[in-house]
Amino acid sequence: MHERNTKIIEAAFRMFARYGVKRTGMGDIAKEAGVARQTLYNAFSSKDEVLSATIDLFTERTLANIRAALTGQATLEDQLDLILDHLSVKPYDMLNATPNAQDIVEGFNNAGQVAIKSGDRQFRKLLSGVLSPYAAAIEASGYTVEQLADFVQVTASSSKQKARSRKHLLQLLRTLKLSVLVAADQVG
Amino acid sequence: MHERNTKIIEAAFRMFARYGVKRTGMGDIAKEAGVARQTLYNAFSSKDEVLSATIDLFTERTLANIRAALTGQATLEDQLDLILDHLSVKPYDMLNATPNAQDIVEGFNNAGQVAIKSGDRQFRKLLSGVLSPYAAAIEASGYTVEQLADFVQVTASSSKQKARSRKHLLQLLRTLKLSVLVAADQVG
DNA sequence: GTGCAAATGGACACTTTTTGCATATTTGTC
DNA sequence: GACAAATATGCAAAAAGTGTCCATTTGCAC
Repeated sequence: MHERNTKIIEAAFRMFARYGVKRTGMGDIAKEAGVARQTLYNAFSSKDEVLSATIDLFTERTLANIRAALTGQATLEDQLDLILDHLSVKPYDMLNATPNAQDIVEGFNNAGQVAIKSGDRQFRKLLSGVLSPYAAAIEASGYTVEQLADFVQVTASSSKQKARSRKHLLQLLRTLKLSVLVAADQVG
Repeated sequence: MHERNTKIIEAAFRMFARYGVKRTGMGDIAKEAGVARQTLYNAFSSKDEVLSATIDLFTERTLANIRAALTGQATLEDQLDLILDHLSVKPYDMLNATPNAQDIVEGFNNAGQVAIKSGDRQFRKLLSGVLSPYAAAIEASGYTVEQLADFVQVTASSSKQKARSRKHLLQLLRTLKLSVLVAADQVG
């Protein structure tokens, strides 16, 4: 990835977070990136592409953060704590740090949804890897590993949107974690 | 003032504070107020009028707050502390509580400027009233009461925009206050 | 119920903004 | 100087916002 593109995406990220996607124009992004509008179009052919790239970068970084933090976490519970924190709590906090939490998403169109779905797939894959050592117990519980990974990804993702408060989110995630530990027969 | 209008103006205020005037549309305001767009136009004939009314309401409330707090403040210094706090520090804090401090003002047009000037006049009048008991000393210093009131209003207003930090603002206002106390021969 | 005023939703013409692109010029690097 | 990237400028098409008109619905007084 070009350094220039990264700079642009990070500028876009800041603007999206501040005003929401709908209220942010290509001119705004270019200005924030300290770059001519035309340079922006040299790098990305449309606003949709900027949005996709922004989501992709965010996904990549979140995945990298999770992978980095995951090394050295021995127990499944610790691993889950970490993943759910990065996947749900941190995004929740970041969104709610802006006054316009929900506005950010209001401009998500097809391109944005596709990028998000791609990220979701990657998260599920990572989760499957984490759960696979416990495949025997999980399958004995009646799931497949993929089903459980899917459940965790979907639930963690939707929880951060539906939670009525930060406390509520943490409670939802605790419950989610417990249900995984039970399925994997790892209840402490 | 109709209750409906107040509701609309308060909604407009929130939106202006959040996104800035330029990025806020009549539809946004109507939605935030929980009212049909047409109802908005029944109440105000244009966005300019909404902006003016919003500034006016803010001015009124600030004045009312100052007047309410002013009763019982004996010394000129206490009165000035209070006035400068409401006139400069509180607006500063409010603006800087949003991530888009300067964006709010970027959409101020003629209508907005007129409303602000009207507010400035009212503040000067109030300041004249506060200073008038010390007219003798002030005039002995070579000012008129009105000149000094004007100076305080202009300085307090511009300080909150030009201050490089909150600390800096407070320092500027301390200096301003002292200069008034000196002129009024009320240095403790 | 009827009557009346306010609120609403929809459609509309108009204006402004934004988009995406094409093209010419400038800048920086080798 | 040569070449690529960045920029400035101009433009048509699309989108969004503004302000208005009008028909319908809602709410409230009588």
